[in-house]
Amino acid sequence: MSSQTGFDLFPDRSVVAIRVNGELKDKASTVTETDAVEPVAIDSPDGLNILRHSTAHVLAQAVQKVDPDAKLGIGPPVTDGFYYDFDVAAPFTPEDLPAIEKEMDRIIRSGQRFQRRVVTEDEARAELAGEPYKLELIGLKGGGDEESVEVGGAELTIYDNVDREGVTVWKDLCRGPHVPNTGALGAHKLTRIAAAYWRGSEKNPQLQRIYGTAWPDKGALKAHLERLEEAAKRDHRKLGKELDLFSFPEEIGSGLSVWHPRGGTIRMEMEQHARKRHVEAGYTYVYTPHITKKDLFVTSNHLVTYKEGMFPPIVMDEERDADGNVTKQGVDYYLKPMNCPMHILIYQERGRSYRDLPMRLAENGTVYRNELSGALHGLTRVRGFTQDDSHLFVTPEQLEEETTKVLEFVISMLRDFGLDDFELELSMRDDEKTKWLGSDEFWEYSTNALRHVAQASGLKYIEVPGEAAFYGPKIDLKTRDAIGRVWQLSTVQVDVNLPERFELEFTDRDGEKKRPIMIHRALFGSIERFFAILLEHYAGAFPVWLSPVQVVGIPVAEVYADYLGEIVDRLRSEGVRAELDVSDERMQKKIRSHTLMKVPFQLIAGEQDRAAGTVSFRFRDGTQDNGVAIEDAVARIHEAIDTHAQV
RNA sequence: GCCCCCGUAGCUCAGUGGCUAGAGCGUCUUACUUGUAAUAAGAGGGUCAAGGGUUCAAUUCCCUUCGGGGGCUCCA
Repeated sequence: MSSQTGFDLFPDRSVVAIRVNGELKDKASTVTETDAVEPVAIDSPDGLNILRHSTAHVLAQAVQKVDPDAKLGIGPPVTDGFYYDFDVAAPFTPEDLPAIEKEMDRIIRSGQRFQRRVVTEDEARAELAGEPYKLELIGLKGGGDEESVEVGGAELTIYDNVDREGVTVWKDLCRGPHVPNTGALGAHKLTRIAAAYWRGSEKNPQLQRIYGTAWPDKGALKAHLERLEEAAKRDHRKLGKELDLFSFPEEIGSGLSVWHPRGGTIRMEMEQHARKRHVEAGYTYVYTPHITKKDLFVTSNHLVTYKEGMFPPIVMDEERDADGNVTKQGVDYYLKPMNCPMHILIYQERGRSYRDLPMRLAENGTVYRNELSGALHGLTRVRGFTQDDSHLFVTPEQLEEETTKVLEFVISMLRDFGLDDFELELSMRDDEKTKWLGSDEFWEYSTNALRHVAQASGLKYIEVPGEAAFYGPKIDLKTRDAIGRVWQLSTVQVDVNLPERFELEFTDRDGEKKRPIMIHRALFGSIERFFAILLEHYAGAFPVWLSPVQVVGIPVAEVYADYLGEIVDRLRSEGVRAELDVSDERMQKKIRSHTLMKVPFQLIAGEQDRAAGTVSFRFRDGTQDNGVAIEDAVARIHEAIDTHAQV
């Protein structure tokens, strides 16, 4: 019986590794006739990871060539690319990258083989004596997810980079697999520099991380870079400024937004639509204050579990004597980081019966969270934001049915906003005993309920053990936007903790007092963040119903302003956001400005249209529809608004 | 919060250890009244983020603070 390698079985160079009995291995591995062997192509998900991880090795080798004192951290593949962490005397600067890139190119051209070698722990320690972080990893063998790239296998392995003369020029502790040689690597580009804590903990030293992107060929790399450019073009922070939608005045503070008239109009339209649908679905709106005495968050336990996310307290009514001794105890007030405790107080305001349930409270509640300054990002990560928050109080029997309704409601609402590519993530508890609150029965029951809901939705869904909140399982809904990015939006969480802490009750039909279950539901999550996502999804060209200005009238010359003005006035009286541009500019200039501001309908009229009793459309994409009868034009505009159409 | 980078007119950006800091767009004024992406001329607009230091002299060099960007961490 002869043994073969992956090279014998798959001579095709685009096969960079093999899968043997389900396990990824180097192409040079030997297999027997009884093994199930599959090729791993460079453009498959596994192949791309191998390509990127191998490119990370080349980066590390290049960095150590340029700076022999650089100590290695880890270098795994990530979405679209890879990174490698280094401990270096001075942080990298952007000027360092060209030299590193050049060295990487040289390494790749030199045609090194990636050669796997099994070592004992003692051998590894001896060989890597100069790499303190690698030594630490050896001690952690079989550890966490990221480290597993280095040492996750059953045995310790080192990958040698061997040049054409057979000389080992570099090596790294690594589980592999790798591409056979640097010739198999495609196109790469180093993208940015950052600091990152060793093994992801703030308590550890900070290493310098270099990120890169890598693809099977130049075309794929180019396409990726173009996608990045497209994403940058529709960055909501840029569009927010260009379209005059919102800003973050320094005087107010970072992470605190103000909404300009145009942005405010879009937001108002979003909120109005959502309100209407909530009311139709049996929710009632409540209003609660922005601050509260300390005790509420003591009872809810947020001052223990969420304290570092809260703004420091406002101390009220404290009095002191001349010596500074407190003579009258003050009261601490906190800005609310969550709405739930206040909604619970509304539930508790009187005794509740099973007849009151399910009780669906909704609020656009503005909350304040003391986010780390470095974590802030445009409207997606802020310190003050408004949750479209709902809390549903249900009996255990109602849980599954109500959760189903909630999920259907969420999906249907998101569709109203033009999103239609969803997937679900069911977060469950894991086997770790102490972490989770509530009985086994509760977890089993509620997790099953959510699972049924997820299955019934027909959407793609995955289950992630260990990701649940400590008080119950949850379903998160993710959506894919127009350029393929995935955002987590809605979340539906089952909670027995707060009902317990606040001793919530309802009287059941048998006269017994029982405890309701709470469902926390955020639909948009944060209105600010959802707005940002929509803004990027549409690249600023909102569907007509959301557009701040829906129609702008542009007379060919001043004398036609009256004729067009009548049409614009009529639209306004019918609730359309229509304006007439009577400024001194040329019509061409007006068309340009309003197109840049992404107004969906430009109505143009001159002598021809006035004489015929018609009007001419011009759209954002430059297309036209001339000589449309006024009645038809008006009907067309209304229809686009009513159907939430994109034009 | 931590590491790196950055902050000049409303916006996008030039520029300088020295004299009055510039451009384009936007704004205002005037003239022109035009059929599908920029009419022309003129005017106004700056404590060069703020505070401190070095210097004969600081927007420029240094420090601190504030703000922004890319990451880490965290998360809606």
